[in-house]
Amino acid sequence: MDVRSIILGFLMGQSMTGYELRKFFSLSFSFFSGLSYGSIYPALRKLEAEGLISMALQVRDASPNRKVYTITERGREAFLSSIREPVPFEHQRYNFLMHLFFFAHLNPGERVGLARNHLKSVEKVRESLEEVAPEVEKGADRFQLLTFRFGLRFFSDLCANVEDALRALEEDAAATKGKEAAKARSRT
Amino acid sequence: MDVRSIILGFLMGQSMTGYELRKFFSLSFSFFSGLSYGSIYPALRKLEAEGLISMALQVRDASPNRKVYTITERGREAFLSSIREPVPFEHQRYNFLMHLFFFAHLNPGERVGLARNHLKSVEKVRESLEEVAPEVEKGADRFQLLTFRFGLRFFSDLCANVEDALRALEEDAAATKGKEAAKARSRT
DNA sequence: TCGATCATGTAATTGGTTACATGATTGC
DNA sequence: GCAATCATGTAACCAATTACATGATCGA
Repeated sequence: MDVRSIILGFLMGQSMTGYELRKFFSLSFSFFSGLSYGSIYPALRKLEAEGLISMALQVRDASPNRKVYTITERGREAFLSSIREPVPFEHQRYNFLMHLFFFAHLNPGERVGLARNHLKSVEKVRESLEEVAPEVEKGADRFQLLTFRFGLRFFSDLCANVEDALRALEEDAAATKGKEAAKARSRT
Repeated sequence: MDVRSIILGFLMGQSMTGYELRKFFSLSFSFFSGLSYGSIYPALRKLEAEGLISMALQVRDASPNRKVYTITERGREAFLSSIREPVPFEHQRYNFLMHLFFFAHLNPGERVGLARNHLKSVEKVRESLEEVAPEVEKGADRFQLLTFRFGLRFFSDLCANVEDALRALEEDAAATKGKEAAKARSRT
């Protein structure tokens, strides 16, 4: 699902400006990446040129002008046909796994450090997700709730997975240390 | 971690051709996307130009010539410093969740259909992962094993998550049907 | 007065993918 | 004889991000 369909999806519910779209998106989809203006504004222009959305300029003398976009009938059709498309799983790179794959080239301390660090960053995402939960759930329908809970569980699972990997690396490091200590003792 | 570091990582273990790199990658990282020649070959040229790898042309009269790449000392240093970089979690879009978010616009049957379909495609990935397990684990070191098991668990968790979402959608659909049946009865 | 928020946009860059182009060898 | 595998590469395209550019208003 690309920016275009996401924009159409939000406009199915209500008319909005590009600025508002971005806010909505960052909140609702805070467990994936946000959308930047650099992709939203060009997409809005294109969608308008294609007649899938229409624009109404709101001139205001106090605040900056706004361009309020509304989905058209053709836009609704386009959105519905895009959301009905099958959703194959698209695997994407997970950076930490790439690193882990090559961990043989690091020493035990470095491995544990990187894994711990990564765990923290995953936990941070989960926590921030839990933080915004009340606000997200306020305006959410049944399926948006389902989506959000899916996201929460996804991150809980991921944390547990990283934790276990970290534990394995820690045991490894402890064993190495133990061996070194034994070696040191045998030298005396 | 981009193509460059991945290539360097593989060449840390042994010298290889671009063709072999791709095979190695698709096998080892079959749970993320593969790498295409369109990204490997240009990367190899660039790495060579930068002196991080060196090339030896293997002329063979029977089979096509091969360009065997070997990592240089500078390449080893570059790889080590790249793998030591902290690995923040980068959230990426998960298409099915985007769809689920907008499921209110579909009817119950369509929702269940899409979810079921998606579950199948995730299960297929998990199964194919389990299939290649013996081959992957054969040549794998401790950390590559850890990586692989991480991947397996990631997909098991994901399947369970999708299954639960599907179950919720199915109950929903059943309830809707029930209501409609009741309505139909009340009309007679 | 200073930072946050509102509001819109462009240009350069990134990091790839897909399709195209070529051609020999090996096994069934 | 035909498909799969070995082997290398380019060109066009894609979908986004980052950084830049601008400027007003509002609250502490």
